[in-house]
Amino acid sequence: MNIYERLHARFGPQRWWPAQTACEMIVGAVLTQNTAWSNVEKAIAVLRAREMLHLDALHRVSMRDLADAIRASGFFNLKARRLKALVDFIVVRYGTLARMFAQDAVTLRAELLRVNGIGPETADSILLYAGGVPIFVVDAYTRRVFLRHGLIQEADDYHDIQALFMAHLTRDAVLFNEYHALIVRAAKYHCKKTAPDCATCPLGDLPVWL
DNA sequence: TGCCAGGCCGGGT
DNA sequence: ACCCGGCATGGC
Repeated sequence: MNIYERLHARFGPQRWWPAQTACEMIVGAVLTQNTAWSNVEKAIAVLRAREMLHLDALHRVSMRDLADAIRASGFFNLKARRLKALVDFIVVRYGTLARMFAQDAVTLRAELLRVNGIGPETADSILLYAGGVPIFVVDAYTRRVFLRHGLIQEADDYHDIQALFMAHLTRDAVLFNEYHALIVRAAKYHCKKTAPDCATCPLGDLPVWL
């Protein structure tokens, strides 16, 4: 059994991203930057209650009202600007999310990375979880877990790690989706809370690739 | 009570 | 090319 199969056997399908719409997913991707998901949920609940969970609403709302709505997610002034920058880009360049995702993925990724506040993880999360593009998302958990298991090096950057996964896995958006979600699931709730000493590591003692 | 959370940017060496 | 401070709330 490879790592993915072990994680899947242990934790089952995760069904990420936890969002009802593509717009909500994109909002979550920005708000969760270096932030606990529980705080992001509160901010999204406020946005929903204020009927701001739509591209056009987010496009029109003032920076101050947006910052006020997302207060609970932390860094709210910064994130209001970043969210605005992203929404403005989408509305101006493509009009709708469906039209945006019709764009070639390589081109779109480069465009997203040019938006202020959108880095590799946020861009890839949007591509994979909102767009269904088969690209592997790397985050702090992925890095920590695979470093600990000796599968990557300290010096490896985001794209090194991403390239490693993508070189060993089938290019499948459903697989990448589940795999990333399982890594987060295992790191957050198993390694950290249930078994902080890693006594019953879900990856097993001898990790096997693919 | 302090530490941390699903990053990213900008300014300094 | 690195390195680092800043950004801020809520949960444990």
